[in-house]
Amino acid sequence: MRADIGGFPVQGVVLVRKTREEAEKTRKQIVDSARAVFHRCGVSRSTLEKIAQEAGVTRGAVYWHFKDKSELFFAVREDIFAPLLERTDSILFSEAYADPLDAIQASLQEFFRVLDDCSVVREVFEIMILRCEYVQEFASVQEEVNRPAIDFLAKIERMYVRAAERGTLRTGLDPFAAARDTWAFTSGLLHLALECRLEENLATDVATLIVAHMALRRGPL
Amino acid sequence: MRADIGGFPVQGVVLVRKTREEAEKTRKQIVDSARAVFHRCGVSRSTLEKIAQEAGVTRGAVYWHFKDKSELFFAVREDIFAPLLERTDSILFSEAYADPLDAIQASLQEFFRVLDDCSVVREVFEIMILRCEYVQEFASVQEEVNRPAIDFLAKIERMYVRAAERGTLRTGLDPFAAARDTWAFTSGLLHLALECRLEENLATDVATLIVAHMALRRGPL
DNA sequence: CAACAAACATACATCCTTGTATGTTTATAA
DNA sequence: TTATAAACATACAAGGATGTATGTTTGTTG
Repeated sequence: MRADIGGFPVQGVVLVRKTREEAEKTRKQIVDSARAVFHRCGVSRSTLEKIAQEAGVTRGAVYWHFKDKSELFFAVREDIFAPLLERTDSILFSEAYADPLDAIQASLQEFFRVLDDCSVVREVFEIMILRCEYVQEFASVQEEVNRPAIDFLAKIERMYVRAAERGTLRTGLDPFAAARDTWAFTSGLLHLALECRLEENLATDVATLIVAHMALRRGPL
Repeated sequence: MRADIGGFPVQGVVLVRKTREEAEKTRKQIVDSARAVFHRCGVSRSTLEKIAQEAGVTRGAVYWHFKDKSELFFAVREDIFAPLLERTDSILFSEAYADPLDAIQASLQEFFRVLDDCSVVREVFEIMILRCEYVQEFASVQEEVNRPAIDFLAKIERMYVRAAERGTLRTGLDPFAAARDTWAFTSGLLHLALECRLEENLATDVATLIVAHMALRRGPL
């Protein structure tokens, strides 16, 4: 039996035991396909058969790399979340900004810029917010999914406290109250941007919305 | 064949052709059961069999009252949404408040108070936000689901404009920018309240969060 | 009082989906 | 060079879920 025809691997032929890097490539292919199928069909209607087919493999390959669908889901999420979080955090805690409020603003703008520019990032957020049901085995996944949101509150609280210390926060403003307000604002902006599909309307305005939001709490006045 | 035993209706016996009000009662029973099962299992894993069983009827009854699952979903939503929207709108547009900002604040607080007090309301929101995948036949449902959010923006824009006219809005604040900020804030608050399950922590603080949010845009200063 | 239709229950056929068990190559270590 | 196990493909069993078709009562209308 030939393992490939014209250089293209085909199914229906057993050709296995690839090198480790080949296996890694297959794994990544499965994760990418899972993202596409999750986004197109929703998580629950995404069968492992569809995902395997889109990846050009069989369910056997999927079951080899992942225990079940929820583990695949987690991999899809990590693949995108980890680098994004690292990026926004590095801005938020950058020493380049004299005013902590500038760091918050830049970090938020970068987040929504990536969300707007990078389709795979947007796909993952749409999957997690609009195309996944958090029950049963996914109930535990939800906690992981929400952890960044919880952490985000703690982070901007620290920044707002710092801003208060440096006197750039409007006088009379409680930094913790300000942090919670920004927290809700950011979450809402994310959800509305995904849910309402405001095309160019909101997309271009998000930056100015963020500027306006931050301007309200800049001091000392 | 007896239609009931000891006053309790039983299955396995055909007893049908009830009066119209009896039929309405079973319909409502099905909607209530659907809400419970949707909330427990998620929409996609909620089979019509489970829903029928919980309602004490068979799938035949469900198919008689509703075309399919998505129509049932819509009924569950309307059952709760309509009265809630009417309630918050009546506060928002009430003549009792001299300051439009007070009306906005009261309306928001009432919304979150109901969300906190009324478990069925909370269940419906949790179903729609955390336990439903908006794809395929539910993609069209999503538009209906998001319409209140869109409408809400238009409503508070009007109120903020009114506040600007009456001079209760902080000078220099664009009413439309303020409206969008409050819009995102509200959406985020709703999502975070449901997602992060902040128990007593956030629940009691929501009211103060709203007050703090509105205080930032009260003028004239 | 007879016919009709509302309001369901039952039964049937079909199609997926998942999990696991079992092949089958081939890189790699001994 | 041979044995082992990685990296898959194939096959099998079983359990649902949906939609529809068809029964079966009984309130209601003429």
